[in-house]
Amino acid sequence: MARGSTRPTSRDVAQAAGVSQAAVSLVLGDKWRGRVSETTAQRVREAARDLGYRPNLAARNLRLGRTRTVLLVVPALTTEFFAGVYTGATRVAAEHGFGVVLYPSPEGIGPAPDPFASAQAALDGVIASSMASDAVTAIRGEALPLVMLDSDPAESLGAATVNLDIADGVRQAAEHLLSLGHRRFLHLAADVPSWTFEVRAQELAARLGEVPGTSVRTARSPISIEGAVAAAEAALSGPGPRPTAVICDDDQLAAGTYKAARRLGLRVPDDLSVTGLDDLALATAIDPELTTVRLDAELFGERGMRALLAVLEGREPESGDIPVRLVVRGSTAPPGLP
Amino acid sequence: MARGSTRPTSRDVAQAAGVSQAAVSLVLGDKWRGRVSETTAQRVREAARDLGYRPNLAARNLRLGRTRTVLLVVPALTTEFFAGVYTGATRVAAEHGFGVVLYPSPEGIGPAPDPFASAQAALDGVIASSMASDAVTAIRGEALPLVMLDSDPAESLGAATVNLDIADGVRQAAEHLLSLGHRRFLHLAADVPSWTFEVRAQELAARLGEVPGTSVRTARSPISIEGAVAAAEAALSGPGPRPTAVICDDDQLAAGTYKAARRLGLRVPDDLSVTGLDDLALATAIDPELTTVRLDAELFGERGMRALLAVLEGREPESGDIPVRLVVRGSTAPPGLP
DNA sequence: CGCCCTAGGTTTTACGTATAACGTCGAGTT
DNA sequence: AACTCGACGTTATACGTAAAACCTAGGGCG
Repeated sequence: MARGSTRPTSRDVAQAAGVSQAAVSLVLGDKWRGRVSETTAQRVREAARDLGYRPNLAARNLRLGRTRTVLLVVPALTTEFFAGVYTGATRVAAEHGFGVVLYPSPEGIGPAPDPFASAQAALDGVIASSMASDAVTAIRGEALPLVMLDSDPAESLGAATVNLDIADGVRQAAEHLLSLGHRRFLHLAADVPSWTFEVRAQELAARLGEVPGTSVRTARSPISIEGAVAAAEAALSGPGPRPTAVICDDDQLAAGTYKAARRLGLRVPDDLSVTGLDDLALATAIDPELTTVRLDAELFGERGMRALLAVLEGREPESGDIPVRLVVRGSTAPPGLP
Repeated sequence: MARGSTRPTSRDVAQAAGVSQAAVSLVLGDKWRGRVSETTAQRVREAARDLGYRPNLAARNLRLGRTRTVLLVVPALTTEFFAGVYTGATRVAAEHGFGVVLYPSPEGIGPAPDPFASAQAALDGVIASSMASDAVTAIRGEALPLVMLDSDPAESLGAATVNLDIADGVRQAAEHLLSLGHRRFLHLAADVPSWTFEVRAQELAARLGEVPGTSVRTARSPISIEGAVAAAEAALSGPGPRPTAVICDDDQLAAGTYKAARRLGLRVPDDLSVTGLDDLALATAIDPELTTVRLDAELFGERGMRALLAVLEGREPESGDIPVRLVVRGSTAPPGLP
């Protein structure tokens, strides 16, 4: 209270408690067993509370040479999925005294501003989605501990990876549609260069290639409902026999497919089966409810954070992909007669 | 490169360029006009680039006593709305060399962990949504510059406020439905104690109270599609004449109302008109497309950040609510015959 | 010629914390 | 009685940066 309204420092606390600044640091840092008497420790804690003392993070970070802060790089935050990843990562981080700073890679074209400059924080490590490719290359330069999300394990040299078992999800969706009797497919693919989407296409080609008599058409769309409407409408009204089932790279594309079908006078699922991937809130809001592959975004974020903590502590990160599960709802049914 | 892999400091740059550490600081801080020769400055910049020098943020923050980092407190990040607010705030922040750290107030019950401890960052200021009420009270204790989003101007003592003109939005929705001929309303309200929702109820009561022959029933629901289905179904199948129009506190509640209507065999908009509020991607994904009040989340975030910057610089924040606009789509129509 | 001014730097200091290194004093040991 | 040793602290230092205060040499000027 003496001069101005500047925040109290550990020295102020020391003076109030009648001890040295070092003693305050020891007590508040919980390193005083056998170094400070219980009564003195008590006095220090009271003084700290009375003054409303909070340690200066900048000073602590400087002293310790670490910040307990990590950067989470995501492609954009406009959808629940990465919001969930952030939530999961933050939860685990908080349990270990870490904070998470977000860097949403700007969606538009144009060079991304420096992720580190704009994060405006000193960092101990980075978790990055492979979808934010431009930011990731910038990150590689800095020799920071790095965990990649949904990235090709073969290409993530040095960095640890945490992946959802997307391939299995796609396999489940394909299996489900095949068993219903579908043979003519449309793959509505996301128009984004990322391993997580390449895997979908590969797996689909692999599984359907094994079944004689199947055909698969591919269309590309930006990841948005509006974009998907146009792409799906074009693909479904193209020449040749119409596909009876559409496998979408994510739920937003599936929602767009619903609208395209409505415009073309097709009913879901009677005339057209549709599957999605993500299981956003959207999936149960639309009619009929969407058959989709459920991804546990929060678990994804948790595992990402755990992996980074392991790297920071020199341990080996937990390995193994995160399982996913097809949730069958009303958007899939046996095909009508050709 | 000398010892270990520790990051180069300004002193390393100084040595490489053959100058003092102070000169490096002056050059890189762009404060050297008339203090250092152009040729020397050039040498310093080259050395910094060659070594891959990045200033230590912790040290800078300690020295300057500020961090150019602000905290954004939101109720949760699961929906696009606050993702948009974050995006807008971040954009403006980046233009001014600021970073934004997010604190998503835990949704569940239970006391929120200390927002400041878990943010793990030294802060210059805070922007907080009034919906994260528990976190906000914690923040009030710290004498940090504060901007409140969608908060009662009468009660935000000291803090600057930035509000959407929600009252006007509700008025537009009511006006639209009245002009279509509706007289029996259901207000599906969010079960969250926040000024932004109180305002909706007040405005609705005020406007409909002026029109003789109108009636309005109120139901409360948690903010989620699933929760809204139950609340809307109960309210719509209650005793007395059925409302012909439902005004929902947000788009998710509207989506739930669609599902409730389907279960009750009611068609939207023929048997039931529905309006939302937010204009999420969801609004155009459902069938029929939702008539809703469009809120510009990114602009909201931008204005919030601008207000905080004004406070930090001792200026007066821009005043005036952010206008909103009713977007009429397919979910509203004249009521059928009683 | 003596003086000041300016360009072009350098030396020094402070920010607040954590911790290593260093007392000091009384009780117990030999 | 000299010595050790543990309990209870204190003093001193470093982290990397920004910037105030200081230095020095040469040129212009009265």
